[in-house]
Amino acid sequence: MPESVRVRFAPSPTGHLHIGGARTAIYNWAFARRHGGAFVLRIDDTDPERSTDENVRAILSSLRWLGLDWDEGPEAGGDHGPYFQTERADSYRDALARLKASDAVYPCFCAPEELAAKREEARAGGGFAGYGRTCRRLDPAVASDRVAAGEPHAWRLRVPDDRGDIVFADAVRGESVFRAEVMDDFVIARSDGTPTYNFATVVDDIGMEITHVIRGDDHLSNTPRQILVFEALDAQVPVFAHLSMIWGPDGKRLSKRHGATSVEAYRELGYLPEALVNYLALLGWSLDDKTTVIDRETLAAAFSLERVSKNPAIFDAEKLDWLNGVYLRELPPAAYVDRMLPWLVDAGLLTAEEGAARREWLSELAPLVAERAKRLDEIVPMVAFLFDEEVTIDAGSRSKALEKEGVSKALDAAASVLGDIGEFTPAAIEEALRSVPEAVGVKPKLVFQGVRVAVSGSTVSPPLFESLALLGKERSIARILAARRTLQG
RNA sequence: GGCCCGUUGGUCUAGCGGUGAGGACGCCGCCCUCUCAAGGCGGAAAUCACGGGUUCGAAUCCCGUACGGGCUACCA
Repeated sequence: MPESVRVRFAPSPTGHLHIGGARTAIYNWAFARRHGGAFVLRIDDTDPERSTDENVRAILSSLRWLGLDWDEGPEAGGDHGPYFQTERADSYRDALARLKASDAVYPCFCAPEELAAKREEARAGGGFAGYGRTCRRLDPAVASDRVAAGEPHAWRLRVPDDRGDIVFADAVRGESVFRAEVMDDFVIARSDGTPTYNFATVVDDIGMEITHVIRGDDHLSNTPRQILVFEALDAQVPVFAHLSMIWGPDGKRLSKRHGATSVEAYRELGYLPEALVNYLALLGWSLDDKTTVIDRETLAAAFSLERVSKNPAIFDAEKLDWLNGVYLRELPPAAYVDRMLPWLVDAGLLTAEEGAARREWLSELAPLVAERAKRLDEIVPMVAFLFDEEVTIDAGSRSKALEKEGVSKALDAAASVLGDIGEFTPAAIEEALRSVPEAVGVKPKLVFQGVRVAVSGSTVSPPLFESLALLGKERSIARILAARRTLQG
């Protein structure tokens, strides 16, 4: 049996969790779950300028919200810590020492500005613009003297002369080949002693015993370099799987210009985490030829890298909306109330205490809006009339539904029949109101729309009879009469 | 410039040598109906980027071209 699967998600806390990062996390999580392996969370916080604790907290919170539980990492612990790169300096130092001992690296004294100039020149001339290996040709004794003398130097990996092309089987893209001659001796440790990304990542992946590296394909070109580091460190090279990018509607890399890009932003827009996970999972992966609604459990049971597509995907907010609606409609009333209540409270429709006290009433309201709202934020305007003291009727609705022949009569009659009802249930209300059209000689639609506008303030509302029942007998009748009073005749 | 990657309806995708190129979102129409939704039914929408091969047969295999993208740092 193969060793157990270990994957990692390694965000850099230079911002909140991005949609693209979230998808990478989802795939890693699903892959680990599918194989009964470990999902490790590591924080790549080596950029002190841009990394913040606030961002770390936000990322953890977004991952939790998405339901992506990690087995090892911040706040979870584990045998392979620490899980912050800034706390792993010792292991980078040890790894570098080993490479020095095995002569796999050499010091480079070239000035960065000088190298940049040469690079420009080479590029303009049209050719290989990598490091010219100047310091590799230095006499080892001379080089170590200069190091001993304290001359500033970086450490470069000595690409073995006999290393042929670097070939690896990417789990989503298939066999990938990088020519040996374009591999320059890249820097693994800066002159200030800190490790570069390509070095730190590999040392961590070795230390954390990562078996599969699933990440964005912006790292594809880094892979051969990293493979050389694995080899220099005499470690087992993991399986790589590179995911294509997520684009905005214009085919450009998804960015602020396209609107919401962070998981947090989608949460605030009224999306359900299960819908976002489902949508993102489908953006580059498919279960089969027809399934689009896939819950987290199914994903965890069926995810496979073989079915990840190679081409970049454009983020389609409309499909996300639709999926969100699907999940919203699937919620049982009690769960729906849990999701909806914070939005109602935020909108000032009621307090959290009132919400708790009126759970039963809210559970009756839930199914009425459940099939109408695609996002949680859409619920607020839909139900506000049930909470407001009185309704304001806009001019359009007024002229469309109230200022019509016979409506004043219909409202009088409606108020009257509703007043006669004993138990104010939807069924009783329906029975009463259905008698009105014939009684006053007005078309049913006109009667119902008149009552709807009188009570809700709009020609569009949740189902009428249920709405009236939720509003209550007194308030329903009061609103009908109030509207009636504004009409002639 | 160099290296690498990608290309199936507007969008996400299925397809892995022989299909009427399947599904989903969106769009249009009809039905249901107290409005709006939801739901049901039906429809329009793909010269499978283009050009060459290989093959009896190619969206599927090979080679070019075009377009798009990534990397090319002592950033991650």
